[in-house]
Amino acid sequence: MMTVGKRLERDYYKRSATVLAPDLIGKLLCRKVDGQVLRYRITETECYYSEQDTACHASKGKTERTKVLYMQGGTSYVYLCYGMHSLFNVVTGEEGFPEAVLIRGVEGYNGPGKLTKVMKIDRSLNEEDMTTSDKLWIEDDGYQVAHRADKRVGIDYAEEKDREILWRFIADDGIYKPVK
DNA sequence: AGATTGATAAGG
DNA sequence: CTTATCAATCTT
Repeated sequence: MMTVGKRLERDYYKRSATVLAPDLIGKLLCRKVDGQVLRYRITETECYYSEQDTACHASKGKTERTKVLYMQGGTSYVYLCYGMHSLFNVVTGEEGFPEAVLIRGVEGYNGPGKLTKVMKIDRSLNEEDMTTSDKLWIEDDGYQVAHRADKRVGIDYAEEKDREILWRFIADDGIYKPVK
């Protein structure tokens, strides 16, 4: 039986992605579709922070695609990767500064492209305000999950200094299996 | 290790 | 317009 929590408010999202990424582990990602609310506990996240982070989409500046990263915290960023996978991010921090948290896994589904498929998240949900949206939001039910940090994956194009940062956070229950 | 897949951004 | 690139996943 999945619990129901309290919706995260603007003040929560206004903090830095470096703080939010580990904190979002254990929170409930909520999606209302066809009148039914799906709730999945977040098990894995990655932090993308500033134009100086060469792994971050905003590292090449503001474009039509990345402008959402500069919006205020609490906004969703959904984009298509490899022509087939919708990836879901939570924009964080203050308006004007690009930072976001990629949701890489939820309980039972590991992989950023899988959770969006099961939760029916696609690019139509880009730029949703998750503090007011009735389609997509995050709740906190007080559940605490121990987690560990690791290097980010899938960012071979980034500079080495950015590939080395421990900006990936994984719940200890470890549903996610690193690719070996 | 290779195929898939299409939006995105940069270049002519 | 053309081309290369990609926060992945699946099958071999």
